[in-house]
Amino acid sequence: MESFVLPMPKKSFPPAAARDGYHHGALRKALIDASEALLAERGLEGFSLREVARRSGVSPAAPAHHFGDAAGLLRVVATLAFEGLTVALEAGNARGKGDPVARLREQGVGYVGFALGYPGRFGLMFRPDIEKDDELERSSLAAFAVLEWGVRNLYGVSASQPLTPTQWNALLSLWSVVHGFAQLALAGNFDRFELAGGREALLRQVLAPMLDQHLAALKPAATRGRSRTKGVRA
Amino acid sequence: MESFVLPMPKKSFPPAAARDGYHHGALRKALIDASEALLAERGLEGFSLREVARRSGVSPAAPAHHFGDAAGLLRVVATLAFEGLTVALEAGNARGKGDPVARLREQGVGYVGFALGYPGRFGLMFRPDIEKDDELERSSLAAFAVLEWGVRNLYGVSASQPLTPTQWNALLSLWSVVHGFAQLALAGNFDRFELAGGREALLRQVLAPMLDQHLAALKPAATRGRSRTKGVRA
DNA sequence: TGTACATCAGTGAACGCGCGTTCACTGATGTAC
DNA sequence: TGTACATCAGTGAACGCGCGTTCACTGATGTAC
Repeated sequence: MESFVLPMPKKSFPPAAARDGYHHGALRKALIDASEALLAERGLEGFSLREVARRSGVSPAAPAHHFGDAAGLLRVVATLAFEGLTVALEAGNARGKGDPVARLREQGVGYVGFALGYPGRFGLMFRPDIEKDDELERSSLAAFAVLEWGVRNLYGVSASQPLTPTQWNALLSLWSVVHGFAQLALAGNFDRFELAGGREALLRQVLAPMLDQHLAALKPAATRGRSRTKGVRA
Repeated sequence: MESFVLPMPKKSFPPAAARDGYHHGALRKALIDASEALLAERGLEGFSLREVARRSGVSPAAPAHHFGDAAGLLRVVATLAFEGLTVALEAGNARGKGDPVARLREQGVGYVGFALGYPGRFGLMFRPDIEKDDELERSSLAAFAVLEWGVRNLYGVSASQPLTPTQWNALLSLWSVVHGFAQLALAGNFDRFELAGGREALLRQVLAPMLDQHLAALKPAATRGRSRTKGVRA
């Protein structure tokens, strides 16, 4: 499909990606990226559609063609954010190899790492005032499902069995602890630690040991006394 | 100081509290209350000084006499919020009587109860973008100190001794778990539980058992094997 | 006890600003024949 | 391969709005003598 040697195209030769009289080429993506950057810088109350358009080099009316209105754009950003969180959780799960505790610890590291790495996205995801459409609902449930799978795996509970109250508690407290840690870290409450390694050190020197300590408590009989049942699924 | 029987004041007799040609009487408090209500309803990005003035029945320029500008008002609200949180934590601590674990559990219940009871205040307290003055700094440290005292009490560590890494982890994870629980609850992520008792049930049927489970893990040698040392500080 | 005066706590009109959204439009791209 | 036309993705000017803050002002309250 690519002309490879002789005849140069007669007219302009800006590579398709960089052209700009064109239409824009990738305005949709540019608007999403600009939204995330703006949210990260100023939070939701500093967000404005006009500023997003400005940063994308486009007139204030342009975003309407892609997202309808401001709420539509934010809904798409939130949906992509949950998809990103799901990827981060699954990567953590894989990092933990076969060990159910390590899997959950790494999911937690993935959760907080996502929050610190994409504060703009993360700040948007858990807003009560953003009204969900089907896609957003689905993507948020998908992220939660990864966590739930990890807890089922820890206790050897198959997907068809209900969780016991104790197991529910474990799921909730794990979710709460990583969510709270992320929020507190983003709010600057851990700045006093002044860790040399920055973000990575916060995850590995503070969060990971804390989660290990937390998780050690949650697997009471699962790995201590009797041998564990085989992991659910796979 | 109060005239107690005979002579009625000659002119108008609205009781001082309800007068309104007066000056207003308690505008400062009215503005703070209105701010909290507005924050609870619409969050920080829905907050406006004019709306606060409107709800207080006063012209848009009036708040400037008491707080300088909008940031000044919010700073005062945040300071009061931390003072309220401190009271809630201390009340929890007292509810736990002599038992260090119960004290921390009740502190946690107090923390989340405060957040759910005053979402306007709570949402404001952990904003990175609010610049602190001395009073705000002091009030936030005071709240944290109550939590820290509870953890020291759990491990029998006096105020002059440093905490070990494990003890630090316990403090951090406790703070994270209650903070995250509160945030998730406020964001509506626990709505699916549809508890009959509402807020109280969420605290007592979900949060409290979860914290007990969590705390049981954090006091490894402290209460299980050897007898605990006497609590630090009375 | 009166009086003069300073200060305090409010009014209300006005400012300039950035916002979301609308509107008629235009030029580039894609498609049917 | 050309041509006619529809559609798509943008422009830029304009709208009405609510905002924070300023300004000169006013009337009530507190204080000195």
